[in-house]
Amino acid sequence: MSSTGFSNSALRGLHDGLQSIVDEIARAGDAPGTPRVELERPREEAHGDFATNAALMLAPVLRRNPREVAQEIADRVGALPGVDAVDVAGPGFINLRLDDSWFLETVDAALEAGADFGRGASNAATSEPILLEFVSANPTGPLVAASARHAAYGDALARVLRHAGHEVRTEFYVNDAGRQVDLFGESLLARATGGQVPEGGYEGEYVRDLAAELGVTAESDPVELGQLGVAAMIGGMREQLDRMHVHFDRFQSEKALHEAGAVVAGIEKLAAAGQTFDEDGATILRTTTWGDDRDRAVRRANGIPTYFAADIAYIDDKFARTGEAGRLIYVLGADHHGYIARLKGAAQALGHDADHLEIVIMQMVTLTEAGEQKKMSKRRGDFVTTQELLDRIGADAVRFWMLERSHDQQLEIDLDKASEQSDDNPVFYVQYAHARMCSIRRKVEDADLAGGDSAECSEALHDSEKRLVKRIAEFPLVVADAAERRAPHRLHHYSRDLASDVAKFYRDCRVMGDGIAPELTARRLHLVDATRSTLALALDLLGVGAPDRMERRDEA
RNA sequence: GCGCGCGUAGUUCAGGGGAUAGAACGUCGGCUUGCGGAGCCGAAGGUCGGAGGUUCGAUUCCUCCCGCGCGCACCA
Repeated sequence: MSSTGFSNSALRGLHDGLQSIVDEIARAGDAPGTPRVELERPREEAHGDFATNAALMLAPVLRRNPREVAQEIADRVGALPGVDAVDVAGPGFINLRLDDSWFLETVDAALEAGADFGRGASNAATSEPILLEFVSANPTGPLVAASARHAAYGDALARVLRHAGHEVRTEFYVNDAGRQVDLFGESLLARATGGQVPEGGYEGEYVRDLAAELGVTAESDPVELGQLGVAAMIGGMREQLDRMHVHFDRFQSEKALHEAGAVVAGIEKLAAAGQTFDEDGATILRTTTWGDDRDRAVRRANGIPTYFAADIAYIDDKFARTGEAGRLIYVLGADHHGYIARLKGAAQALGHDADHLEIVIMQMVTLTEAGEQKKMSKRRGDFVTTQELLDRIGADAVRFWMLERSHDQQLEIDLDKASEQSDDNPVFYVQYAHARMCSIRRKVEDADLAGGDSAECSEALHDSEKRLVKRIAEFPLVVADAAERRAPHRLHHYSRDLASDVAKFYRDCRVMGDGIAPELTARRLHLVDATRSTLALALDLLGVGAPDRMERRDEA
């Protein structure tokens, strides 16, 4: 039995208890197997604190009526610790109502776990060494706004995967080799000397600015300029990534792979393994063997390795560093989906397990301004940069915004709204909830009211307290889910839901002051602390700050 | 043409084999004694692109169609 992601959570005990009951009933009924049951929050709060589909899953394997099976499970679930009431509803749902002790224990558990709450929540008992590559933007221009999405996503995914128990290293692949670099150098020269930008070259305004900065003259060597230009662009990218608090463990230079002989070695390795053939003097890799549409050139007829050959060398290098048990994750743009088959093919041709090479395709970011969609062309120099986005709305808002949607969904950003409404960005709502929790603790301490004994508190929990606790209890599940599905946006939504629960708690439950007994203050302060800690964790996994206090918003 | 992704509220999108499909923004109507109102409560708004199929049950899985986006180099 693999219990999914309940670590550090009082939900785990409940789930384990439920699962053993189901297992026993399955065994007693000579069922061919036992289903893995789920515990979830019912849509309707009136249905209970948690619900399970156990009977709906178990009934088919027992070939019995779901309601009847539900009743049998329900009769036994009632005896589990923490369960206050059980009832069967609808087609066979089992709704659970938990007692106050369960809620209080859940708060304590979250508080005790602190920054480790939900850690190791992945159900993959085997923690994998993961090498996560993202952004890898072409260094022939500044970081465009779309790359900010890759940066926010990749970095958040790394954080989530680490929290879920994996060992993650992040990499940025620098395409600092090949014709595009020479073209960049030639473009710099042309822009500086009033010449014609070459076919396929770079025309953006930034090219002119950079040429001036580099002091380009008619005598400059375009090849050298290309290298200098790339170095400058990488420097600028790192600056912006830094502002976003995105740091890579490694920047892997493509040029370095060539210079180390790894690219040629890779081609020879494939040739020796009989994976290539010759065509008009070029060397072609049989990627179709592994499901690719067509075979791919790795060395041109003129003897120069292709870009793909460097990719291959890089794959081999990555596996050498992670070991064969490692997992390579690539975050690529939607315009790269054609790479999936060839990269996996290359991995297999090299003798690696293609299942350990995983590609996440990030859909496009579309930017609109004044009701018009912005064109995003790096070659023409027509684009919005990450720098501009950061200047307009700041790192926290950019990251939170970019992580609102699933990676397989296109993301639309209205630049006018993004700047005008930066104050209304949902990130502030969440940060405010965190700051408010901090503020309450400060107030209680200032008033010297923190000395009560919560164990002495006999007041029943308010629904708004329970709601908050249930949300906290779900956190480990959300982390596990986000990690397994490579979906950090789930934490974005979680943080907003938690903040919303905070607002309701704040409305309904006073922590201190008139008529609030010291024991109740203590009990609620526990919850405030656990909430603050969980909120801070969720924000941290998104790479967003959790301030102790917010700047007071000015009256308009 | 082939391939990949996506069609869910006015808009931008969550969700996902099961109980009345959710949020934000926008619209409309309410809420001042108090720990910070960047808030709270309510209303209107949906044949989950269309047609079949699998299933006790499909918005979710499968097939086809339509629409949108993106790819199909001995470029990088």
